Amino acid sequence: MELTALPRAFYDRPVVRVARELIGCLLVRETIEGLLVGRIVEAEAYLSQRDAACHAAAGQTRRNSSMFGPPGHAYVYAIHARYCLNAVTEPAGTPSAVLIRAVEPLAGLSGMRQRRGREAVCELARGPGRLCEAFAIDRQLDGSDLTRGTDLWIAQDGYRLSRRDLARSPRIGVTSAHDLPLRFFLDGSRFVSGPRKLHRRPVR
DNA sequence: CTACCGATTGACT
DNA sequence: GTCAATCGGTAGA
Repeated sequence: MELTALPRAFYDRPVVRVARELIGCLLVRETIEGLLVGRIVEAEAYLSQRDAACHAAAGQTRRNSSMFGPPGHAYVYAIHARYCLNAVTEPAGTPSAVLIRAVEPLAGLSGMRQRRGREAVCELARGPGRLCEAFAIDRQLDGSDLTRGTDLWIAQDGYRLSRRDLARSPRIGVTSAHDLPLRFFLDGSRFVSGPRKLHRRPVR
């Protein structure tokens, strides 16, 4: 498995493009008990200050300051007593990010099972909060550099998904800007979050 | 300091 | 399908 971290240039591009291309990439986490690896099957774009659903829309605070920094760093925030992982995109000063919503677990499943208290592979990293619990991600990793290939990073292996397998829908859970189709996911994947009807491409 | 609130989850009808 | 627990972040007194 090729696990070289994606370069800064990958993240230094329009956030929607990065979100789309992150589907199929590998999320990698170094822990004491070994490497955790999962294939990203669902992600959402948050578009800077013109997007009401983006945490940066109301301006910079201590919580969201990572999003205002350079691309290729993690933005980890707490919500409802969970954590969620984002990859910061676009040049510094453009506070946009991609929320990693779900991965298909590939390696390090025993540690994930232990932290999640669940056996079923589907239940380990389906949803942004579950994913962070399985991968031992918390606010300590906020702002960490995803391009160094230590602690936490994203890699691209030989896997290529066909255009037909990449689906797009409105974002899940947001209370504003419901209409924007900024959620990308692997069509039909069992490892995607949300109700079952959102596991497939919406009919058009 | 108090008073909300949410890019969630899991338990339950 | 519905619903409430959860708690850090934020704003405001």
